[in-house]
Amino acid sequence: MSKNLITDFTERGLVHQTTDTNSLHDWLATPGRRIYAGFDPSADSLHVGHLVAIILLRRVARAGHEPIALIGGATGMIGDPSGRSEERNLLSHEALAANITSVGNQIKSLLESTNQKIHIVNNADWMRGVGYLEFLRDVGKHVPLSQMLAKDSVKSRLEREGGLSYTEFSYMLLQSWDFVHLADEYDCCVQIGGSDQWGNITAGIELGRRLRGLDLHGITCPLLTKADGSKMGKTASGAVWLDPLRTSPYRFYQYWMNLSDSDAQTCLLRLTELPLEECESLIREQETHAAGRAIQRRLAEELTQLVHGPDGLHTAQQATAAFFGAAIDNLTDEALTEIFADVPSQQFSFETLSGEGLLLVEVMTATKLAASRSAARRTIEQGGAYINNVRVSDSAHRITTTDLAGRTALVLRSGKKSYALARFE
RNA sequence: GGGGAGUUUCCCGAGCGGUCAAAGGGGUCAGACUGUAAAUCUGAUGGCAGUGCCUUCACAGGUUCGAAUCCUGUACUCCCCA
Repeated sequence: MSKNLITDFTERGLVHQTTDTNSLHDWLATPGRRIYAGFDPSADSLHVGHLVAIILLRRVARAGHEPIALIGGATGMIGDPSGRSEERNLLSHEALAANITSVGNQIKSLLESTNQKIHIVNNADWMRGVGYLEFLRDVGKHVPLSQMLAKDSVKSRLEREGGLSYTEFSYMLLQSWDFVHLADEYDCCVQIGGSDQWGNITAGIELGRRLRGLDLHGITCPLLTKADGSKMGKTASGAVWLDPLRTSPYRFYQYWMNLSDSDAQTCLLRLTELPLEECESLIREQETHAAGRAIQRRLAEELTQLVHGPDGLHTAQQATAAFFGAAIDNLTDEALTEIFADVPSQQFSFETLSGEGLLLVEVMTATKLAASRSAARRTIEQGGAYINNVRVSDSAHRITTTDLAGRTALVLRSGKKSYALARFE
């Protein structure tokens, strides 16, 4: 990992804009440099969208530098207007405190495995004691309004109906001050972030120059988007989270498995730590041997391993093997429960199976596989319903004990990819 | 303050007294073809105990055998003139 960081980022398509490259190169030539990226504690978990920043910091570490992850405990009180079309709702102090803790833990575990020195800081720690008047005199005085107004994030919001509040407008000052503070305390001269952060980063650089005569730098990476223009990490049912309680390892794994070829290629380069040569050979393999889905599989493995560890990867792979395999038959309840741990499950009483049995439509709605009985009937009639991976085409089908895969459970499927486990006890 | 236009099912958008659960498109879901891809094609898309019943066309009333469609009032949105 002696390769220069900038070269490394560039090769992987991780660079969108940078400040003067020559001085960046020079500064980074010395190992052990400190580089920071910020994270907003706006939810209690990071999601796929944050992954790029995490990966950037990991690459920083692997290049022999020290990453600083800044958690915006102070800035989170305000809300960053960048890339936002509307004013944010303020979080309660309690919610914010909880988010800071859980996001901090996630970042820690994601960066720790680099075995490098890492720093996790919270800007509330240095902002808390700063008074308003003091801040206006020390910081605000040095920021020209014309520059603030010229930022895209501000301009676009001013042109909109809702405008933006003074509070969000001031956000930039706080982030600028963070950068200067980290330069003071940690000799951190580079800030990295998504391309939407360019305005905030350059504001910090400017402040450092005016206030201290510092030569600060910034690198932004392109925002991850899919070929169709939509945001990476968004599904119809919401964001793909890193917290296993919000998005199970299986779903997480499947998200990457389902990417289109071109999206998967970009992600392979930008989000994994596989050597460039290996990425290229995977891409070549995909071209000649598309059915293997080599890129998607490798991408899913790498990222699930990173985020959920070996155990999470194992269950995700097990579930995948069961789901996309043949009919499910003669499995013990223990095996079923373990494999389908990730999948929504629903309990029914065993008695419902006796006699006529229980309507399949009923079970499909109860497990949320279908939105209503009508929808369930439709799915069945169109050939999209499966019990234990065997298609059922009779919408009046009743489930009885003969349908069970194990002693007390069976697996329902709707369409290609949605599963649910029904247990009868 | 005055004048005009509008508010339809997830979204856009037709409808102008019965044949309207409401055209068309988008989205979504399912099927075919594939590679758990893309593109394409097909079907479905308010609910339910499914040739029927119930709830929906901003809200509240009214006219009518019958209203998303007509009238009155209320709320919100947009445009024009002051």
